[in-house]
Amino acid sequence: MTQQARVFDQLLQIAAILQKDMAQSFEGTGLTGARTHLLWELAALGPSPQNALAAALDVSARNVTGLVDALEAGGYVSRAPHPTDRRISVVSLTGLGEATMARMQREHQMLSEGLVDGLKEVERIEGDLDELIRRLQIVLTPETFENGGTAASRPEAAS
Amino acid sequence: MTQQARVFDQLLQIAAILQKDMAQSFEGTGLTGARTHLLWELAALGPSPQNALAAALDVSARNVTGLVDALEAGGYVSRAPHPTDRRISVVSLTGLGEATMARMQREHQMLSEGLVDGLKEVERIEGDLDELIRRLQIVLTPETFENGGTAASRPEAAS
DNA sequence: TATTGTTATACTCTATAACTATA
DNA sequence: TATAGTTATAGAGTATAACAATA
Repeated sequence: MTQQARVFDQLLQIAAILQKDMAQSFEGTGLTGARTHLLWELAALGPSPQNALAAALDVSARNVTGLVDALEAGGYVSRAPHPTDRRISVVSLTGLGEATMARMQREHQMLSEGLVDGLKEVERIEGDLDELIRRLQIVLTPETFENGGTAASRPEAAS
Repeated sequence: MTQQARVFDQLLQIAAILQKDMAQSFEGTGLTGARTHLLWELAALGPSPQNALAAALDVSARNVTGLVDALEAGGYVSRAPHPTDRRISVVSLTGLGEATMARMQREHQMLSEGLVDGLKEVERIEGDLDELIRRLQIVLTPETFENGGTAASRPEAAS
C-alpha cells in the first residue's frame, strides 16, 4: 500500500498552481495577496474596526495598520472615526473598493463555473474532496506524528 | 448551472490548509518554506551551482544567494568551488542536510499513505484530481478571461 | 562580450514591544 | 486598568540594477 499514494502530491500541486496564479495576479494594481484578502474580509464583514480585521485575518494589529495604509493610499478603503469610541478607526470600502470586489466576485464565479463546466459526477467529486479535506486536517494535526507538520507540505507547493 | 460549483472553493480550502501547515512547520529549526524548497531541489538535483538552483526554484540569483547564506549558516548546505569554472560555487547538502531531507521524505511518505489509508476508489479519485488539475491550468490561463487571474484565487487561500 | 555570484537598494508580509490616546 | 491603533525595530522572501571576477 505504499507506492501508489499520488493523492497527496496532487493536492500539493493544486496548492502550488493556485498560489502561483494568485501571486502573478496583482501586477501594477497596487494590490497584493494580503491586501486583497483584507478586501474580501471587509466585503464580508462590512465597515469594521481594524481590530476586527486583525481577528478575521488572524494577523497582528500592526500588520493591519500597514495593509490599511497601503489600501488607503491606493484608494480602495477609507478610515473614519468611530461615532462613540474615539480610539477606533472604522475601515470601509470606497467606491473603487466596492467596484473592485464586485469584479473579483464576478470573476471568481466565472472561474468556479468554468472549472466544472461539463464535468461528470460533480457532486460525487465534491464529496470526495470533502473527505480529503477532512482527512488532510487529521493527518496534518501535529499530534498525529512526532513531526511538526513540516515534511507534510513539501515546499514544492510553495513556489 | 450556477450555484453548485463548490469545487473551486474546496480546492482553495485545500491550498489554504497545506500552506498553513507548512508555515507552522518551521519553528525554531532555522528552516522556512523557501529554504526547505531549496533543500528539496538540491536533494533532487544533487550538488548544483546557485545558477541551477535559481532556475529550478524560478527565483532570482540574488534570492538564492540569501537562501544559501541562511542554509549554510544553519549547517544544512555548504559551498565549494567548481573544479574548472571559478565563477561557480557548487552547493551541496551537508550531513545534517542529508539527514534532514531523509527525515522529511520519510514523513512525507507517511502522510501520503495516511491520507488515503482505507479510502475507497483511490485510483478513481486520482483520475478526478488529474482532471481538475488539468482544468485548473486552463481556467487560470490569463487569456481565458480578461482578468489577470487574481479573482481566481481569492486570498482566503492565502492565510 | 557573456556569465556567476555578490553588494546595494527597495518593497511586502509578518511579528513583538513600547507608547499614545482613549475608555 | 484595559483597549485600539500607532511608531520602532526586526526577520524573511522577493526583485532589479550595478559590479567584480572569471570565461
